[in-house]
Amino acid sequence: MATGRTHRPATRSRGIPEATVARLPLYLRALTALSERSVPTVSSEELAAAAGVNSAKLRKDFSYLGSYGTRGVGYDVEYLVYQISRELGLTQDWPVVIVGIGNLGAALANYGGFASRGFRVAALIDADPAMAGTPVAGMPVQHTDELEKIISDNGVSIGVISTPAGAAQQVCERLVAAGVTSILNFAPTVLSVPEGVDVRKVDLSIELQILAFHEQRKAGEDAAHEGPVPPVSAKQQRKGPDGDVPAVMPA
Amino acid sequence: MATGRTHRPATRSRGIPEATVARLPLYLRALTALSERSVPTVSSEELAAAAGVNSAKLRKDFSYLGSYGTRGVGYDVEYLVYQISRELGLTQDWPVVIVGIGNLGAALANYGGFASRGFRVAALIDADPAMAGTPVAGMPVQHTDELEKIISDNGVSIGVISTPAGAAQQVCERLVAAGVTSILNFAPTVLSVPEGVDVRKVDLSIELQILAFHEQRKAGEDAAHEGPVPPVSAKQQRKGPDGDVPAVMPA
DNA sequence: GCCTGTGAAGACATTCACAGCA
DNA sequence: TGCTGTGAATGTCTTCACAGGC
Repeated sequence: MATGRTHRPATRSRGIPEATVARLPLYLRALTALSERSVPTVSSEELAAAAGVNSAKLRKDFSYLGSYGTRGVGYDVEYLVYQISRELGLTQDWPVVIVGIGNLGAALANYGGFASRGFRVAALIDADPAMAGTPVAGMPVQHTDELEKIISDNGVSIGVISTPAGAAQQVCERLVAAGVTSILNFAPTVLSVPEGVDVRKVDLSIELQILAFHEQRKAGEDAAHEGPVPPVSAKQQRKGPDGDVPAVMPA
Repeated sequence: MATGRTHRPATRSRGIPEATVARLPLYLRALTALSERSVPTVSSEELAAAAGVNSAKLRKDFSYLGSYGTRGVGYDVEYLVYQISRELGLTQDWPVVIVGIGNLGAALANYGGFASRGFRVAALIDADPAMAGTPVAGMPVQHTDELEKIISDNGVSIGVISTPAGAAQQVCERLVAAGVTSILNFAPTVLSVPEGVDVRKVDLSIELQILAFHEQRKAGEDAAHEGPVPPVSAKQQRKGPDGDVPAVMPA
């Protein structure tokens, strides 16, 4: 995962549920692939399969955008690509700065998925003076001192933070002060931002931890051989010293 | 965001809601920081602030794990670190392989957050023979031919895919065939896996698109402008009851 | 008095199932 | 006939608010 909005009471962003917004990019990707293969129309069933969701959900999602399908036929691929792009705001160009050009920042700078979606990397910024001028992804790295100027000169409203955790909050504050109102944070720390600024986070290790949780559970399953059986075991009342019931068993 | 399980009908793996599981790593990170500062106990209010959630939610989350707090006092930091670690399966060692050692793979290999959480990078694998032997993060890159052997020799059950999209599904199949049952996918593609295999995905551009959606809304209540006109492609009339002029205008 | 633990209420999200239209 | 669009039902998550133990 990688998720996490900050503030913004809930949904309401104009009637489109947040969960739906989060899936639109997924649909868009699947549709773009179909478009490249010159597929003219697609049914909710097919598109849902390509996007990895179920078809009722997809239809409901699209219904929030309007009635863009044709009963008995399906959806026009090109038309839907356009509508979703517009809804997501991808028909305009979004200049983005990436702050913190380590391995991850370089990976982001090189990532093709940005440019193809309306995002333009306006600058790469790093605090290390030794990096200044070094080209990364065909673009010279600029020093943090230039941050404010870069943002205002380019009208940047979206910033990506890929610095070490310790530097993230400070970078965040400078970005916000300079006019950035949306931040994608890769640093493993919670950013605090003023009202009106959106933060989303991607934490590489959190995803692995969630997988580990499920993995652990799989490993323990042969013991009990499932079944609607003896459950509960309990209101968990393990309190006391760390003692008891170590992990493995469903308890 | 970046999220997304595959299959697993729904939810609740043992009584702990999926949404709660996804937050445990967050709490763990906050608690670890407190632990390093030798803070002995913490209230739900304080910990919630540090983790960026609200306190009722945090208490509810913890209540699924058991009764680990003390009324009138709060939670014992060390004890809670242990309990959450155990719940997540981090008290054991998880060997992990990373397939696809480009910028992103290298960033992952160098990422300190793994080792400190019970994940051990067992091998770095890449399809490019020219990379074989090259050290990345102090570890030689191995060729894809070795994939099956590496997995079985190391008892790897978690794989990370950071290859280009085109290679991901095939890599995924080889991982699964070799015994991997949890996959973290960074490639922008939907993986299909057999029942029993968990997939989580992180898509860098999806997060940006979600930010763009909200950003667009902030900037534009000026409604009618929008230069580009719908791409031809379809004469498709947007029909619909109220069906015209969907997006842009808030109703 | 203070802070946890938790029923109950409410908000949100997903899924079902079918009416309605091409 | 086939597939969309959508109310209604169901399921999940969050928040409230307060009982209960320290």
